[in-house]
Amino acid sequence: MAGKREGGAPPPAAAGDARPTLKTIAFMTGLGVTTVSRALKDAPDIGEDTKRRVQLIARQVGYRPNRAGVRLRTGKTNVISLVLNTDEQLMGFISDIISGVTEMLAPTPYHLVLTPYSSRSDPMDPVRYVVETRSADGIIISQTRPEDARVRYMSEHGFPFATHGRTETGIEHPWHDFDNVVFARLAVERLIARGRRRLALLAPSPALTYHRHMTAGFAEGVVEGGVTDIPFATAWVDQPIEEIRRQAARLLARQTPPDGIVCGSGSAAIALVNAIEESGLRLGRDVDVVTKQSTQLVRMFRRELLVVDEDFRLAGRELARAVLARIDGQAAEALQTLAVPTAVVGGEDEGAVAPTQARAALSS
Amino acid sequence: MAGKREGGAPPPAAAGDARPTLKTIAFMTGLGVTTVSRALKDAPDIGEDTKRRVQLIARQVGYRPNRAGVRLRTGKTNVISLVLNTDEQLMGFISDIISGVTEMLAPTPYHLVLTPYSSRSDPMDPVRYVVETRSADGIIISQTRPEDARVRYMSEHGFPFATHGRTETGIEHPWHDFDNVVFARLAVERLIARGRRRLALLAPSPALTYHRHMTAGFAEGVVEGGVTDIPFATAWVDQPIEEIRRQAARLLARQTPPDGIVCGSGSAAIALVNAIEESGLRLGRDVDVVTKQSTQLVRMFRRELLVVDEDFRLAGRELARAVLARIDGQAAEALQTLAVPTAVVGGEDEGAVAPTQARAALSS
DNA sequence: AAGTGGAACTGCAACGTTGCAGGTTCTTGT
DNA sequence: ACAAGAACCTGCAACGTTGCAGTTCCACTT
Repeated sequence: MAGKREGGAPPPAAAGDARPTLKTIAFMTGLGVTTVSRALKDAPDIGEDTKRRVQLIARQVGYRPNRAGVRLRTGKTNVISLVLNTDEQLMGFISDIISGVTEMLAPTPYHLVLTPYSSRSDPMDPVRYVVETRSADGIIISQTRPEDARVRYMSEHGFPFATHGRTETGIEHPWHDFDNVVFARLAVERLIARGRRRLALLAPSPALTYHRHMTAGFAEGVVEGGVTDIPFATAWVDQPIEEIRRQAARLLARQTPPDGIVCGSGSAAIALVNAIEESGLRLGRDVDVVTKQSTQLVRMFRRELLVVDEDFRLAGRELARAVLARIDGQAAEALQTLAVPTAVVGGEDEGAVAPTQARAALSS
Repeated sequence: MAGKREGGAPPPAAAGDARPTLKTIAFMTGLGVTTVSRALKDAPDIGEDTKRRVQLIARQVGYRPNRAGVRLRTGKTNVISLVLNTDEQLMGFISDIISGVTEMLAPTPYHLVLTPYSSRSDPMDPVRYVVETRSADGIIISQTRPEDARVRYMSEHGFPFATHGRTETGIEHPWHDFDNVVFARLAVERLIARGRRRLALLAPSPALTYHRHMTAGFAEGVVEGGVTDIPFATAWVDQPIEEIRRQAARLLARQTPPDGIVCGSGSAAIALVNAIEESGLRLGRDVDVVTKQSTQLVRMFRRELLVVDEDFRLAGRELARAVLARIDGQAAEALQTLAVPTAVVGGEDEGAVAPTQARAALSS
């Protein structure tokens, strides 16, 4: 078994600083390059002690497979691409997702590549680029639309991906989403419980899937509670903060302004409150606002704000988990998770425990 | 004169969906692979019309060099690694830097890879990993320390990098920094102009280089203005927000509390204001706070806050520009930029124009 | 003694690219 | 007419890895 053998090749470079390759280990062990390769991946046709010997030496010399070599040979990139719009920054939003994703990727050989696009260009471009050049093994996208062309494209090309937000394409794909129907219902119920009767909703852009969820939940709550829906369809949470402030000011100057507002994002809520106070109204007395928050800072802004926590870090983790599983060949249907909010924090039950989110698996 | 020549190789794969390589173009043009390669990089020993012909076809078929091939052959990765600490998120901080970096990289062939580390592990690990495995052409790091081991390491290994923040290693390296000396001086001057006489500073952790800058600027201002320095060395802006609030509450409960505070970060300022208001004091009447802000949201939080804008997006752009130039072989000394704040916004000159930052080149 | 079968190991080729060291024409000078 | 040189183009080899198709050797069967 494995007698020492002087290979024909000369010692691969001096002991220098060149990092070890399979060839180096092959030379050190007196084995062939192929054997070393197979021994390192624990192939069944390599002797047990040979494997141990090779693995020991590999560890000793700090061998790490050359990514370019693997990639060229196998096509496997060990890269996840996070595609995101970099010109609108929804506060800590992006960084939390990134944290979650990297946390999940840390113990794997995967790297995270950021693939940005600007609103001025086609959101499809970065996706097409990654798929065409096969520069990643999987993609994560956000800001999904009901008929999302990117989802269709990746799906048709059999490219693994996960989305932050659902679609209505009819395509089964991995996603993670926050339950905005429940959020809006909880928010409306809480406002009603606090005696509010004229409610408005500051929703996301109608182009995005979750616009529908939030407006549906809001509408349900309003109907069941028998209160008035004050239309506020001129502003969306993804608009510039100044614009939101202007629109909110106009809303509050109407003859019948709302006395309760449901708001889809923390930063929008800050603009909202600014407008409220400039209109001479007082938050918590004249108007209540329920908003989503992804950081405790929103609540620090005004103690009177009623908040529902959305955990983007969790989203990042779930999305990473989903793409990896998808790359691994798991069924898309099993990779869909929904974060369901359970309570509104602030207001009367101030003493109550701050609840966080539950995680539920759905089969769409 | 490029006569048509039927090469020995068979048509490389069917017309299928395989993406074109040099071989594909070589077959189409009837040229050799080497010629095509050289023609695409505009080498001098290739005929003008051949070059045009090759480039035309390459564009037609949407040729893109295979990154793994190039990387394996040349060692060039076309990757910039952004090394960051992912468990403390200073608001939009990170995402703004990322936006700036990606903006700068967009027109280049470079990809951005995020290389995270947690506070629990050695900050040196990710840097060592990237350098050892040569998985990027350049590195960007932040949170520099006076004697930064990472800077020393990369410098010794001749690895291109740029840092967000300076060091006191004596090593000439590319950096971008915000002038915290000037910031603190401006802040103190403004507080004095508003009649404040007992000033405190909420600075960054003493481990970081810019702690020295900020405390130095603060001290200068205090001495020149002949006012009192109220020591507040128990809290740093990079502590958890709740901890800052606690420490600030204690500060304000002292026999001689400050009537003016200079704060090194927007989110810390929010905690500060919370503590101020809970102590029964009023911002702008009993105490003034000057803080850095990287997003307009801080100012929306309390109109009474006095702010100095710090543009992290600019920082991202500068850092990217610096690493790229460094990779390109430019001297480190020429790649050092300082963003100097020019004014404090808010308070009496409310009507004045909000100034942004100037960019100055320094030779350390 | 010849044949079979399995365990353990091997070299070759290829992924796409580029540096290198030639080639092959054609033009120019003598 | 012929050497020298310019202008263009080319194979080959190698970067590090792995799939494939062997090869070697030994134990065991017939």
